[in-house]
Amino acid sequence: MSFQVYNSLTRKKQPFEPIDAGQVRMYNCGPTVYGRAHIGNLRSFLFADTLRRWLEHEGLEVKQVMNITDVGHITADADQGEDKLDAQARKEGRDPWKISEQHTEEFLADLAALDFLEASIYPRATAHIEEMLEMIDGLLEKGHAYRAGDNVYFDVSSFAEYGKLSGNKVEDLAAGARIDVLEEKRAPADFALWKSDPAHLMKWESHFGPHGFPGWHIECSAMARTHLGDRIDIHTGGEDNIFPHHECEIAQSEAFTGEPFANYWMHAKFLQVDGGKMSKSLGNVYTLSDVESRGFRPRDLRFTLLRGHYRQPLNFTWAIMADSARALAKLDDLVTRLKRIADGQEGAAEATAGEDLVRAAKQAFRAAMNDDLNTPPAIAQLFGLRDHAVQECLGSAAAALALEFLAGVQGALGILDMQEESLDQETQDIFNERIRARENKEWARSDKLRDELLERGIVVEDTGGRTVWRKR
RNA sequence: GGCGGCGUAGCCAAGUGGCUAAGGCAACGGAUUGCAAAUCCGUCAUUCACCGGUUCGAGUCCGGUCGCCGCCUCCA
Repeated sequence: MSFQVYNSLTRKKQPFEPIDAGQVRMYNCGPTVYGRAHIGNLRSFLFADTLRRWLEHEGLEVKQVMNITDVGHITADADQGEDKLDAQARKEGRDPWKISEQHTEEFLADLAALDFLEASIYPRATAHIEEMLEMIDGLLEKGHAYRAGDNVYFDVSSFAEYGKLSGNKVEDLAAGARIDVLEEKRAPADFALWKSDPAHLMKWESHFGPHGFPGWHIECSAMARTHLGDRIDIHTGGEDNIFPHHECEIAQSEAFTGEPFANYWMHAKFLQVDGGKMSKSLGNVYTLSDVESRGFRPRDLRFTLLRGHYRQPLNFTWAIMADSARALAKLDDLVTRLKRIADGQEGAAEATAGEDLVRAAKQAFRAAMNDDLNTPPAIAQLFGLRDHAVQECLGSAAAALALEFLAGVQGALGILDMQEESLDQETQDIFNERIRARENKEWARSDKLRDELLERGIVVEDTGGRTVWRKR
């Protein structure tokens, strides 16, 4: 059973085989830090996190690089282009370095709140200016780039494979260009490697001039090469990155090294909100803060985003978030039940009863994940397992096996709550007191204690002859 | 205009030529319960946007129509 991934480059699913056996070099296109990440950004990064988790689940060692673009993307075509960071800095009247620093911290905090595994490194574009210049010089030497004053452009005509990722043809691009072509460019499709502008806020002195800054695409090529080498296994991003960003990265990197850049390109589809696109004018560009202020946990968002396949458009609504929270409660219940069964408190009499059911669920889960990270049917297996637990089909040994399986699921998806929870002594005393009150049928007193516990965030349930508690 | 994706029950979402179309939520009926909450049992798509075609057989392949989404130098 091998891991099949959909490769945007070949437009089909193929078995994943790393360049070096047992090791994966993965580059995730990260955020441009001029504002707070929204749930659409988070979907794309969650896909990268899931991919990394699954590769590790399958026993591979992953070096994961997620870049932080902290210098603006200026579009290639001069003054009509907008540098997001530069623009934001002017708008706020603040230092762009401060802005990027603030949003970088915010971004990493969002990832942590959502239980993302920490990447091996989060390189900053501004810390790789030298490496970018090195590549630009190399491209000039090899005739893949040319200077126009203090600017440097990549010569698309020098790279025959330009368009192999996106399927675009250079001729069609020229015809569809929305922005007037700069005189100094030799061809409309050529893109900037290095630009110069005295008015720019973030700029670097180089042999191209005193007021330079990098083009949009070169930072990823340089950072990937610096941290992962000339050839990498996987490069990810949102579907919008396919063109021009990734197409240009391929051109730069492969023209520079003369070798294939990334073997697998994987892209996440855009998240939709209320059946349509997210847009500022509709006011539906939500962030993790919005999610939390509506009373949802980061975990609810994580689950919602994993309920759809990463390559399908996913529709986000607040109703679905509520739906997810309820579904997660069922999975929490599964964990609790399995623990009780494993302890012999309930379940089938024979310890090994249902082991085959657990093994089948585990295998189906793995098969789904191995099919290009098909998380929806993988998650469905958990509910199937829950049915078996509820119907008392599982014995203590089977439950222990199931818990082991769920630990693996947690490693891969990060949506479960496996924590061993306990009450502090005071709360435990109130809880015990309530049980005594109920035994004595002191209903008023019992209800008062129940309210007290609720204030402490503990929900009490009198179920099936025993009283149990859970958080929230 | 060029290129690509999608349209499955009230909502979300699997399924990519072949047994009775996964799973979740909601809804409805019942059980249980001091109350409450939770839980449990059951019901819930003769049909896959629409129209044609290929095939012994199609949600799955082909053509057309309608709708939504994305890219074509801001975007995850």
